[in-house]
Amino acid sequence: MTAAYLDKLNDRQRAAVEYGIAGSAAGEIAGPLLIIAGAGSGKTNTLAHRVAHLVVNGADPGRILMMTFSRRAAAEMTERVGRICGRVSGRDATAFATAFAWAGTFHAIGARILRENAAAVGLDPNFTIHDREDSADLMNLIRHDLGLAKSETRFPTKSTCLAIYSRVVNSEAALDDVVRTVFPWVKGCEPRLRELFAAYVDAKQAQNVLDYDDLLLWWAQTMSDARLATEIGARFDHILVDEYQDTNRLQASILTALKPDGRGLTVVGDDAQSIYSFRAATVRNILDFPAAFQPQAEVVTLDRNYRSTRPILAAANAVIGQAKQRFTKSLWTERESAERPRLVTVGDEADQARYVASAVLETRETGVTLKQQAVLFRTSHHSASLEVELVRRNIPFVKFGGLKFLDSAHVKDLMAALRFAENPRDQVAGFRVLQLIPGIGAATARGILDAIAATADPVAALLAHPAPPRAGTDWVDFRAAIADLGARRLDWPAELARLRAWYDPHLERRFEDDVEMRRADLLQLEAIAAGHPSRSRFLTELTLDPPDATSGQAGPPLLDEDYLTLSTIHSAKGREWKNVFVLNAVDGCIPSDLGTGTTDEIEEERRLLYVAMTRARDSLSLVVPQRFFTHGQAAGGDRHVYAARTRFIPAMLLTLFETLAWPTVSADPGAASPRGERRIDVGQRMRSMWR
DNA sequence: GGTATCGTGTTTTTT
DNA sequence: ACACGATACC
Repeated sequence: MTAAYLDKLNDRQRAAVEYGIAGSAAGEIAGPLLIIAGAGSGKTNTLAHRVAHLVVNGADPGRILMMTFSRRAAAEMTERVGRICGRVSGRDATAFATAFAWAGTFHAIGARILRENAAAVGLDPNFTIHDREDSADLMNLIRHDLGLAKSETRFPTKSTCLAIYSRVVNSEAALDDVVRTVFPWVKGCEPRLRELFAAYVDAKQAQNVLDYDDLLLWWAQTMSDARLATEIGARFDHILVDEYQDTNRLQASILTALKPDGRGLTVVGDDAQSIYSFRAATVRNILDFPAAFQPQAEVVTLDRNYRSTRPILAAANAVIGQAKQRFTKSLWTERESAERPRLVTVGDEADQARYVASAVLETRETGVTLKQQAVLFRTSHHSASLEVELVRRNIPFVKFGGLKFLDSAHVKDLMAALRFAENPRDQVAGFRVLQLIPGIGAATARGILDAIAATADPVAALLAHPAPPRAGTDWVDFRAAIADLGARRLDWPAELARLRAWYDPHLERRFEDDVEMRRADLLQLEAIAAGHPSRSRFLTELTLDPPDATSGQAGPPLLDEDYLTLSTIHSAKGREWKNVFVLNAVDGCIPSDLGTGTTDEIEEERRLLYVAMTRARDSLSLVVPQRFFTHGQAAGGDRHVYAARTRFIPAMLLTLFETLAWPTVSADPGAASPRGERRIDVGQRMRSMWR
């Protein structure tokens, strides 16, 4: 007897779903399972079915842990699991969303486990979490304390320091090795870096803050205590990890500590899509997984692609086929099509933007909505000209990756104030907030922070602190706000409203030009806050899961509104669209000219192009601009460089593509060149000013 | 010690 | 183009 929901799966998928469940004695937990799943092979679907199948066979959803590296993948997984469980059980999918209490990124799960076990590891459970920029700021404060910021010493910048620190932590490697292999240009700084990192760790502990890496590091350390490890591991009967090729050594350590014998462990991944080695992700995790357990893990390979047409897959396979080493075999499909992927040559980035906008609209005319189309690019700023063009043509879009809502100065100000209220020992937050007050600069701010840090009750110390001579009534207002929040006189979302009222005059002073837009942003922040149960949860969830899409319109697009997706290739992983454009398929962009130092880096860039190409279902266009206007010159400047087609598509692969130039050259040699085309109708604008 | 201004270096992708 | 550091002046 088989369950109907399994019938739609192919044999391999079904083997993965049923492994260790069908026919096993009740309550018996299966040994470890590795699913090698190529792009578009139904990976997440298979994982979701496995979870549903576990639940149908008696597993407790509250004792299933689902983790991934990225937030996007986590959201996707939770949503799919809920839907399939709903369908299988005939109940409402939303009921399952709450039943699966343990699903999210490694970092989010880590934060939760650490908050619950804080006392046992000597952590204050009210710790706040620093995002990348906060961490860099703290690193910078310490760099100054240690006198490393003097220019004659030529010490790496704060973000480089943080990157090195992070790399050491995540790869579980020695500082010297990391510097030698990943940051060779800072050679010689190791002793001072070591000193800096030691002070950085001290500062974090004194201030009761954790950075992103700490969420994993403290968790891993917690698991080194045998009793705690057993206790935490025993909370979960099953642990499933998606995008396993993106995990790093530290995450693998956590996993094996949770389930030393691998029983109940399922991991899914594809080494051909490993694109996070800059985050210390290592393909070795997935390759070494089977042999890490005794008995070894079962391995199931999914290589049938259900997403792309045969010509698209042929081109993608050819690109990845040029890789130096490859572990999974080529994907195959039964989706026939006569349409080869396009390789479109355009004049420059402006032409590229115009071509994509036109092609998107043309495709839309054939019945493919904007939502079924996407534009992918290597780095966030590659889409700048396109964004301008889309706004000009009134095409709604949502951009993933790149600058976020939370990165804008006014939002950071208010968030810093809130974080300071939550954790007055957080010096990065305090430093920022205090300097908002006119008359308080870096030196005064540090003085105040140092003074209150030394006391048992920092809030009381702050309230009792003598007013800085030049701060005037602004100091009184600030103290009143802190007093209100410190005493917890207000309910949760009202606390943010209180701070916003305090901040408003500072907002007006700081951003005279565009106060209204920014004020609207803060109102939106307050709306988001209302959706979170408490101040602490809001702060944690927002740093670990910030709203990551910035929309082309003022507000977030309505759910039923049609919009085009713009995304970095990294953020596009795991997603698919009918029609996909890849911008700047040019050497220097893909591969990025910053990522061509070592063979490994080039190989990762190749996989990146492979990931981009395999997002497409029916139609794929790679755009190759011939000229780039160099940055750092006045608008309209003419300095430019000529670019060559990406090295990942050498001449011998061209037969797999349809090559064309845009705009199509007119037969009439006297016709206007594309650069002579009228871009804006000034006359029309002049006329319309008066009617 | 705070603030305005000038000069210089500048690595992308995400939690 | 921009952020950050250094310098000059209040």
